[in-house]
Amino acid sequence: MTIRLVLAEDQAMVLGAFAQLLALEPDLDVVATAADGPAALDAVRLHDPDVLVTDVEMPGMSGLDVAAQLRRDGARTRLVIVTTFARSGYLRRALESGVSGYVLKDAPVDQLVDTVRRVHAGQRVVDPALAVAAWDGADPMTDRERDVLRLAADGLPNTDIAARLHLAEGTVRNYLSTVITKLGVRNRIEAANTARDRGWL
Amino acid sequence: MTIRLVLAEDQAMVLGAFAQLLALEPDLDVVATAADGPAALDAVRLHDPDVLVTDVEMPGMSGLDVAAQLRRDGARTRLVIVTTFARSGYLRRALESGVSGYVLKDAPVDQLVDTVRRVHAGQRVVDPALAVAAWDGADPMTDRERDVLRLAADGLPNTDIAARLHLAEGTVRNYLSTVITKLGVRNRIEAANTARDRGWL
DNA sequence: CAGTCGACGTGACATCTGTCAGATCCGGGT
DNA sequence: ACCCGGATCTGACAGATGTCACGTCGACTG
Repeated sequence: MTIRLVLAEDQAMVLGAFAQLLALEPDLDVVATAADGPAALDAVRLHDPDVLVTDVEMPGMSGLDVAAQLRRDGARTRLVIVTTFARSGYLRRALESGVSGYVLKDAPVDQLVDTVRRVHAGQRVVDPALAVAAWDGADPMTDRERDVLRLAADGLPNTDIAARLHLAEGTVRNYLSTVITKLGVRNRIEAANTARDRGWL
Repeated sequence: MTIRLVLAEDQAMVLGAFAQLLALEPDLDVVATAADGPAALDAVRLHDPDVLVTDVEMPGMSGLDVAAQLRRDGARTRLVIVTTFARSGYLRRALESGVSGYVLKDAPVDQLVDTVRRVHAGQRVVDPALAVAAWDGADPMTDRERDVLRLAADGLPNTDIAARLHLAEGTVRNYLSTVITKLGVRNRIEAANTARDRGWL
């Protein structure tokens, strides 16, 4: 019995390479590919595949957003996330969204095929290199603090952040101050950089 | 006559996929693969291939550094750069380093194979999507301005930037002000973001 | 040679940012 | 009912950031 796949990845060349690679396996059938999050959702709804293999970083809608949406839809399709960096924040959010497999692009290609098969068989598969580092660094920020930092990372001045979130300017300054303290850095820029590095944004 | 290739790319899974893909072509022979810049250099020196296909972003030594070094070595191997983003700064530096081919990961897979063949035949091949955007947006920053912005982007306060570059603090502020004006943004954070987006950092 | 232009460098001033010391609200425990 | 901790929110103050007017130097031009 063949495993029916949908593949989502924003870089066309990588998407094509993965698709051809997986299609070479006799028990795998790539029924559709998608170049962004919304297209992946559509493809899954249309084809109802056994497994969706998706990248995290994609324009418009991230792989994690797709996962959360499919969970809300009650789709039976199992999810495998393929991503570039070993960010614990991503893994945590992925697991919370009911993702079954989590593979790094740093891993050898065989591992992708292997993971697809095991996930289809009902197992949960997380790259071991990642599983260890997953919980050592939990995000210390509150939701509000993260909201503020996200806007600050885009370069918005406090006044604009305050307006956008319906806060007083002093409040924004205070949230950023708290974040800076929690992350042990010196200013909003370092805060944004380290939070990004750890997948907390 | 087969074309002998070396392939360099830091993400093992993508490297593997590309390698298998290229190996499927009857006229291409992948003689070695490398996971970083120095390994790519060694592989080229050892195997003396017809073409080196390399990523730009790699740990240790970027694909552009490899290109420059091979040029200094006087190697006969032709270079094809494969990269993620359409950054005009990268292309300019690549062409200055004597690179023969420049392909985007956003392009379809066939284009990679095609480019390798045409480069081997002696042609220069630049992704058309990139060639147009290459010179329209030239980096308006001076070297000194870029130095300052780079440090500011890491989150260093003006005092530290001044100390690092042996400048007065006022000078640092002035450079950043100039950069902010040139890029048409509001503060150092937006400046860093847009400069990064355009490959000027 | 005088004039111009751009890169580089600087200090004074106004604005923005980070810190601090609180206030309010809500849920859990005693 | 009471206290406690944490998340949310705020204004006053000190220090960092951005703007401006300015001076120097080297290269290029008429």
